Amino acid sequence: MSGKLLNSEPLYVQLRVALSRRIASGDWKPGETIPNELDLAKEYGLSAGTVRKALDWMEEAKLISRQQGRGTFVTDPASKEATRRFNRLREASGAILRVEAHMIAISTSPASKTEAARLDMEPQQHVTRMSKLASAQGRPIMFEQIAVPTDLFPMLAANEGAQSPCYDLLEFAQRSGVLIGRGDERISIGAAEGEVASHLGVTPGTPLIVLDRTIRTIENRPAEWRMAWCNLGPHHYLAELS
Amino acid sequence: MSGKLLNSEPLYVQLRVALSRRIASGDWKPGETIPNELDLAKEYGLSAGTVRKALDWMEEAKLISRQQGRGTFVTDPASKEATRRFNRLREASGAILRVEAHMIAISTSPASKTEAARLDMEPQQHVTRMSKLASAQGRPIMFEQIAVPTDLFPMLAANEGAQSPCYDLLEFAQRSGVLIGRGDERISIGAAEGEVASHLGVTPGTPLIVLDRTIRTIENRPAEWRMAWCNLGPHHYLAELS
DNA sequence: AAGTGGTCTAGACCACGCA
DNA sequence: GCGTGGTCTAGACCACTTG
Repeated sequence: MSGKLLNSEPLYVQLRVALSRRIASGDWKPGETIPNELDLAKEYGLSAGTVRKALDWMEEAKLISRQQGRGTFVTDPASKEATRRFNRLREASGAILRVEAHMIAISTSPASKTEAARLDMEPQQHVTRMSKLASAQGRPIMFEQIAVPTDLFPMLAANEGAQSPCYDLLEFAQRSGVLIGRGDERISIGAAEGEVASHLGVTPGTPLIVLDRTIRTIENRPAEWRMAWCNLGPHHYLAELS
Repeated sequence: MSGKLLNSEPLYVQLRVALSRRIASGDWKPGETIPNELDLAKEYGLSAGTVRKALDWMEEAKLISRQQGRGTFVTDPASKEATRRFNRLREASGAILRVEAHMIAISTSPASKTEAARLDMEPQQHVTRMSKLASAQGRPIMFEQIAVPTDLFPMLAANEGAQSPCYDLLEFAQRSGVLIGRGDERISIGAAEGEVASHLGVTPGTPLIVLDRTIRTIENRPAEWRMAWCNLGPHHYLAELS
């Protein structure tokens, strides 16, 4: 009984923002149902159709999933589906490539010029950096360098010393009340050098696929910048076109 | 005054199929407007809301574009936007990489095993094959081998001998009444060899990005299979994640 | 049988483009 | 000022899941 929808945006936009915040804040927990469409309509003083349109968008943004006859559920970032959301690596058969990742290093300090540019931050603001190595069937596949704005994920910096489990964007985003939206990835070829070559166990000069990825929040703020060097072997990267 | 919508699919699905056919058949030409929402509703005996939902999908599928106050337009496959739809190559700056392509060869014969598998055809059916070379700023960038089901694009095979302008999927699809939907692209690394190396002007063994792409019709039938070998230089491939 | 999301209707009014 | 698409409403009925 408390929805305030006042400004000039369409009501369904205001509503989806309001509902998204309630998910981000933990008001509705992952895996739980949210109130049904009629109850939401009553609560916010809207018609069912308007609520429906807001939920359509949230479903498209993967914040919720709806099942006829059962209800509307908050997407669980720890679920298998969600984990695969940004994993575009595939086996030759087309099957999703399951990788095991482990953390190599983590640190926090002011953003470099490049990091500030990629993460749309002021240079004096802090970023938390991580290195990870991902393996498939015991073979190192991908070396990753990740940078995130520290203010978005305070838990990460706080955990720095601890026996942190491997960083996963979607998991930390959920725990920090950050809602993840879309991203893009620049793909090119590079040669293995130094640290990258040694972690991947290849001779310097070996050609690698280089991934340069930025993922944004649903408000379109950059939430993660990652550079990854991949020695895919028989595997490949799958891009979808529409 | 003639819409027949009878079967058990939702009306908005039947309607979008019906309207899509009218576009494919040339009933409404690219760049032209289609009747307004109220007129379509009357013609098919539906409510405006149902028509709207069908048009939403068609807009999402890039068959039409809507402009408030002006009308609803059939997407022109020859337009700049459409041409860029499946072009994921970008300059270092992020700008779309404009390439000039020219045809190297074209022929038609029964599908190979691989082609039949990729294009979901029977092996005895015919495919039309083309080779293209794409250049940017005069430098060869990408060598392409394309295969399409001949029955989908009869004009292509008919034009074989002629001074054919460079093949463009979207253009031929329009002329053949085929509506293009989505696609996917497998990305990996390969080494330049033989014909590929010579066309690209690189020494054999040079690492290249290999693109293996299938594009489907809106009915999800494969319409084009392409293998492309890219010597991108400072450029890159841009994938979008959602 | 009760409760959920999914479809469909018939209207009203608003925002925009154009003559 | 008129015609277009965009938003919003209030209600009906259907399809599916669960107890």
